Amino acid sequence: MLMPPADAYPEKSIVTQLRAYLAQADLPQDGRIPPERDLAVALGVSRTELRKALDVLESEGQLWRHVGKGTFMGSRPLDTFADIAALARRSNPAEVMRARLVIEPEIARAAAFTATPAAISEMRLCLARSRQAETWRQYEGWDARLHRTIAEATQNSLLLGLFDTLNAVRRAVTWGRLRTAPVKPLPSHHSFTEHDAIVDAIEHRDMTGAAAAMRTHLRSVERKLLDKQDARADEG
Amino acid sequence: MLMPPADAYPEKSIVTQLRAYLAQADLPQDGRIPPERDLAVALGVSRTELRKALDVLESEGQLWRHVGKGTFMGSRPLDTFADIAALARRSNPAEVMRARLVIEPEIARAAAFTATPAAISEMRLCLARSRQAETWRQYEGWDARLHRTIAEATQNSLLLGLFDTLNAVRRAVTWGRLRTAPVKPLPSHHSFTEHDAIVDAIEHRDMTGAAAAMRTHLRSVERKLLDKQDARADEG
DNA sequence: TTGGATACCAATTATGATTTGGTTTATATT
DNA sequence: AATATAAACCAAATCATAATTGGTATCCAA
Repeated sequence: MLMPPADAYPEKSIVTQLRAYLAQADLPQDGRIPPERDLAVALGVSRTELRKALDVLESEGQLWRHVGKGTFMGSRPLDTFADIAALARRSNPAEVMRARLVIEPEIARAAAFTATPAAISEMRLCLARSRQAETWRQYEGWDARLHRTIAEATQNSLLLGLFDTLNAVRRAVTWGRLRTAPVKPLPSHHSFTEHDAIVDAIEHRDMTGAAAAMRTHLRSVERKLLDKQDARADEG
Repeated sequence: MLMPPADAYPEKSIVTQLRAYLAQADLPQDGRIPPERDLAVALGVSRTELRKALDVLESEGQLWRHVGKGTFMGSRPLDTFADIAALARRSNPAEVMRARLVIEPEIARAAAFTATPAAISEMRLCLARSRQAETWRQYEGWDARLHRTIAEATQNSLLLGLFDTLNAVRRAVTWGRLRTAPVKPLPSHHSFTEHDAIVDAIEHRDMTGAAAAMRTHLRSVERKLLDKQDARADEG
């Protein structure tokens, strides 16, 4: 059997050339390779031929391309694992509660270290407003804002994002409980003093105390949640 | 008792005037009200006075403001950005490291309570494989799997989801690292013994010890990260 | 028929000007 | 002296526009 002439598989040689280039060139962190137009010039081939070679490498799964973005080595990044709906479907109220107990005390601890006076003022505002709430709906609004203000006080956008994700799942999870509680929070509502303790600790830069107070609060919420007598799905 | 003159409490009258305007004007769907500069002209007051009135309404929780966005009626919507890419764009390596220090020790603590023998076996496997790694890429693979196995061991799908989100952001964030480290992890690599300590504590159901060991490990990784001599951004 | 250059398209990114809430400063005004 | 006003400035966010980039179609030449 005769060997084919050297240029019988021109695309093959270009693929080889391209592989050599990609192995030699040090790519940026995201694995992006030069745009097709530039790369064609650099390799001394037409864009059409280069694209054929890129097609081969893409079919091999060695790179991925997207209009407007560019061409990248490696495998295409999986899109948004943080699908709230999917998470909520797999999860349940007990898990949410346990996750809160894992995450939020540590967020409170971090907040005690980084909280600004302005953030603490906002926390105080939330405390006052939640006490004045005329309906559970209003109360829950100020309660949610308090907890988020604490997360913001960490000054860490990633922690805040994780907190928001946790919160979104919490809202999405079906609690299967009815809102049969009294029409408005009573002054004796356990959360009031517990919230106060959390903010006090943060204000005094007491990291351990803040974490402990938050844990106590969430445990209290958890108890109410599991208590069949008080079927209200309290949000803490 | 005499009535005070009409302008004795100018801020009060402006608040009233503002309330009337907001009640009368039909606001757009998002509840946005005109910019302060325009509204001041429309109401015939100075911007300073208008802002005082807006402060009152804001403290009442009837509106919220944000620089660059505008002023809106109602309560501030909590922007849940579960989008990995968006999170990564706003974050940075330091934030990621701090977030890991907040989250992962508590995950290790929870895992010490819930881990099954099978999960612990898998952790041991990861330890062994990571020691046998011939390249940093291989090592990182087993390292990542170890940390995820610990998160799985909590048997909490929500915690696992949050861990995955954190991990995705970590990978997406630009580290700007230099791969100047040796071609493969040395036997003396600090992570080996630290990983061992974590798994040992989990196996002995030592919750406090697991959290402490994880914290020690991540602090060590953090140190390496900030060390200019060893610019390799170790992944733990 | 094949390959190459060109132009065009839609998705994306980059850029610069503009808007907006927040703050400071100088100047009247009382 | 105290207060209000106007103006300027700042940083965050938005908007509008241009420039990139992978994908596709067209025309021309070999």
